Amino acid sequence: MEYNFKEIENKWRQFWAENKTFKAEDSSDKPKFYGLDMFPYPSGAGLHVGHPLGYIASDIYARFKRLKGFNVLHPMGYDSFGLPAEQYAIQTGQHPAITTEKNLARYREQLDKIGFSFDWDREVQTSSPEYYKWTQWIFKQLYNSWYNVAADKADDIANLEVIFENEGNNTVKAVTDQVEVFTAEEWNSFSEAEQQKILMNYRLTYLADSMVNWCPALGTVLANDEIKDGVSERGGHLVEQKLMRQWSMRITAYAERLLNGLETIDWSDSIKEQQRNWIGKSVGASVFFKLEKGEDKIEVFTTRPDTIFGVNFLVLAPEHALVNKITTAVQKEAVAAYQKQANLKTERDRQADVKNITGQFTGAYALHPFSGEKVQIWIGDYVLAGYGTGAVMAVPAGDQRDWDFAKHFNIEIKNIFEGVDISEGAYTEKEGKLTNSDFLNGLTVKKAMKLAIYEMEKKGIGTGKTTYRLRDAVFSRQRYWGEPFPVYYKNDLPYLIEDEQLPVTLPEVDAYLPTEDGEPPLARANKEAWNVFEGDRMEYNTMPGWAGSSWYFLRYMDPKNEAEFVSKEKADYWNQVDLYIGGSEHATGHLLYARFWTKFLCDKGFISFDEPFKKMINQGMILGRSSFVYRYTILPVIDGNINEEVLSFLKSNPLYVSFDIHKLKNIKEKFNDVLKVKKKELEDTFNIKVLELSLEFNARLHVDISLVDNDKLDVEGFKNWLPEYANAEFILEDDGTYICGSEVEKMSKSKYNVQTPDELVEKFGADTLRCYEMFLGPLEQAKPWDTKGINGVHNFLRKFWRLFHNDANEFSVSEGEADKKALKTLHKTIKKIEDDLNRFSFNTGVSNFMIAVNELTDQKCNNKAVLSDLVVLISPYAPHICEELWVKLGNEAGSLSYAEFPTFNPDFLVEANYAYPVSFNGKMRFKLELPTNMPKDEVEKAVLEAEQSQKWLDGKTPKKLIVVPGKIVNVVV
RNA sequence: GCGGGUGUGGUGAAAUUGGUAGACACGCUAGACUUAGGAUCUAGUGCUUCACGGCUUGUGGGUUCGAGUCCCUCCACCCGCACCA
Repeated sequence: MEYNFKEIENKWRQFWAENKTFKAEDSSDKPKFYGLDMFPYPSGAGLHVGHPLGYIASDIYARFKRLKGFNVLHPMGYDSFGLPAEQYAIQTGQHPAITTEKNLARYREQLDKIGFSFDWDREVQTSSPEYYKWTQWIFKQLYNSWYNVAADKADDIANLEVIFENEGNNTVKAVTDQVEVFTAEEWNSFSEAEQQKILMNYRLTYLADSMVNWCPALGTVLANDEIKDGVSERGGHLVEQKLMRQWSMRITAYAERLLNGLETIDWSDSIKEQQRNWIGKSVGASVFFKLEKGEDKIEVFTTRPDTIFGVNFLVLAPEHALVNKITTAVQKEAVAAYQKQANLKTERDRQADVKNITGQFTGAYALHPFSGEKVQIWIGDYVLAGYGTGAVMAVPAGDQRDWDFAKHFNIEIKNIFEGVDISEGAYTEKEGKLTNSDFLNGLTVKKAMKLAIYEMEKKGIGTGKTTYRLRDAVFSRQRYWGEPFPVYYKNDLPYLIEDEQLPVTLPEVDAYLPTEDGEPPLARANKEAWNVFEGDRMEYNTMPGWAGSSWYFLRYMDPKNEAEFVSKEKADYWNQVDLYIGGSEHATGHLLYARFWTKFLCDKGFISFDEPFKKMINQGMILGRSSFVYRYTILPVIDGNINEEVLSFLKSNPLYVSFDIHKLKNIKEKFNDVLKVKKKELEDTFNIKVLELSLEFNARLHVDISLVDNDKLDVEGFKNWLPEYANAEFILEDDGTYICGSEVEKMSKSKYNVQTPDELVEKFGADTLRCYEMFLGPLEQAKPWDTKGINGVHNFLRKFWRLFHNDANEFSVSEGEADKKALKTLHKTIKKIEDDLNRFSFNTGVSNFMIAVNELTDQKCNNKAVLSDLVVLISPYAPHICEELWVKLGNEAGSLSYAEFPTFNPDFLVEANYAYPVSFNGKMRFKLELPTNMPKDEVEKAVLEAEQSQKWLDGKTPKKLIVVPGKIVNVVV
């Protein structure tokens, strides 16, 4: 009766599914624990070994929490709307729902094999109408809300309308694009269309003409977080700026709360910092500069209002609205030329070209708001139109870029810092005192800032202001496979579909491409294809991928509710996600949007917490190890003209050179023999005279890692792999093997380095895979996948199994008292495992199991009590084998999942009983580490023993001992 | 440039509050057994030295009786942000 993992795992997998062993109850006397994984997008490639890493960790923790007496919610679902299924649909015409369903089944099969304790009754799929009904409903709530700054929360738009009717908008403090002020009378006289247009400026989701990131290759707009370095994150296609009428989310209303909320959650510093950067808060002042001529004012934003007297010039972005108006006739041509040149540069070029200082004087002057001095107005592309007001006050003394600009164009630099030399560069420290600054003279930066703002506000020339880098998020996509909007248009005005009519399901279309005139695919759907159709037409855009994932953690609490997206009661019970595990690549996408929606839903009273994920751990990426073969072409030196036929023959018959030989420099010399043979072959075949043959390195090619074992290529398998390799010829090592080169890269289908968990589960079992993925190293660290050590982990499970069996392989454990040694091992392990789990150090957990099993094996321990506790301890890591042993130990099947986690008994714990000198109050003492709960007489005995032992450091001997209750013994010398 | 992180044997890595650095595993070496295996068991394995010993946590310094751990300097790599006013 060897450890037959296949039989065991099949048996328990089935049992757990049939008995719904991991079903979560919605109320309980036990404390609750909500452990969540980032749900996957079910791609066609299936799971690779990197996916389950986080799932295994969270599953271990969820199982641990069950054993610790928690009522655990541990669900799983699918983020099933998305681009790949749609692109597959465009290519093949197959409906994305079919592809998705197929992929989903494959994912489920793979997940099931690994033995996760998910409550599958709560599964959600963002692409199912039952689910996206509520995504649409939340969209409606956002549409019907505005951000009330006075109350610092979202409020009903109906309340805003009441205010407008009675007071106009002058008293309203809101986050809005509305700039015009109107009175109650004016409001009431506006037409419906005019009123709606104004309300749109307040809604939390709104329709507006805005500059968007348009990706022609994908045929859709993208949000800022979907773009990296000027190209789309998915596919790397070029993205351009385009003015389009799009739905947006007013996430900027939540900027400050999204920032402050970070203080209350237990996330990694790196993710928090990324979000802080993304939000990009700057505190400072907005200052108005009057023009020398005309009535216009230039508004600038500065974080250093204290340096206001150091202003030597202003710089406007080339696109700034006032540029054309203020430019003098003399400068007109030069300015226009500069604008044109700046316009031609793409965003990318502009960023890459930061070292070149460019700019152009407009000829115009502004007046310094305090001194009234004339200040030159320049334009320069280092000022960005999209940030702040698109204009800066240049203080060369205090800002390096301004300094560089001033030096480059020979503009005078005024020093405003006392005793600081600015001849070699700007002084950017925020220390020291100001000079040449009128009423700010002698003040520190901090004080001067306050006073400057105070004076500006008093004089009405500026005001304290905070700006954010965060932009509102574009919410529409010109795609098919996403949530339809619950929106229709009548006379070109948007209206919402009634709640009772939700969901608006995706209509069938005959093709998934945009229409000929560039409309989204949904524009292809005729009236009958829609399940709901109102007004003149429906909204043709669909929602972006992050819509469904912004609230899915709430749906798991109440997945079947047909009346609400989640009942208040259940949301109150399950509350925040206690532990969220997933990748860090969602830092400025999903994780920000989910926080935004949670805050909104909390504002509206639907839930009572405003941060979704209390603690988060980001598992590191598992990288693949790619293998390569090296292709060489033989090139002839022929007498006379090169024969095309010969050339193409040689090209289609390359040689594949083993890596170790490829590395050699004198490769040609080494293969003279081979080349001689080839030469003869050629001459015979083509009846030509070949003078010489040479080898030329041609390409390094990825080879499927399943054909490579320990860097050795399965040569026959390689020939059969792809047709082009059928007649491959090799140059092998002396021992007749072909060695592949290797490199660590991201796992990807195109690199043929994807390792699926299936084959490992087949070969070693799910329990081994689970332990091994944890054993690999710290969860949060990126690491290359490597199966070298998997045998060691598998052996541990086999040893574990053998602890319960006698030499004849029969199950055999002994009843009765356990001996002290075994108990010591057990309790040491309990303590360590509990500590490991509490600090999410799953890798040391596996190590500690190995130590325990090794020790008990050495002790020949087969005591039932000890082994029972051990089974409970190991079960989160290796649930199948533990369930099997648990039942054999006489327990009810399935009860292991809710057994009691063994309690650590310090009686059996022996700490080190060595000592070392410690300096304390100037006297040399010795510190002796002893068990924490050792009785006093035993302490004295231990100290005596320690005195005589050789373990003292430096040969020093203690003279006096002090017993510190509970913990440490100090010995005075 | 700014921010975050990492640096320990041949390899993956342990070391929870400053206290025997390298646990555990892989790999390697030698041996045992054998139905000859990707099996099992035993011993060894940081570097250096015949040995006693000496050296050792990226570099250099500091604090301390004692530093992988705390402080400062520098170096290397990874991630994020970036003419953000």
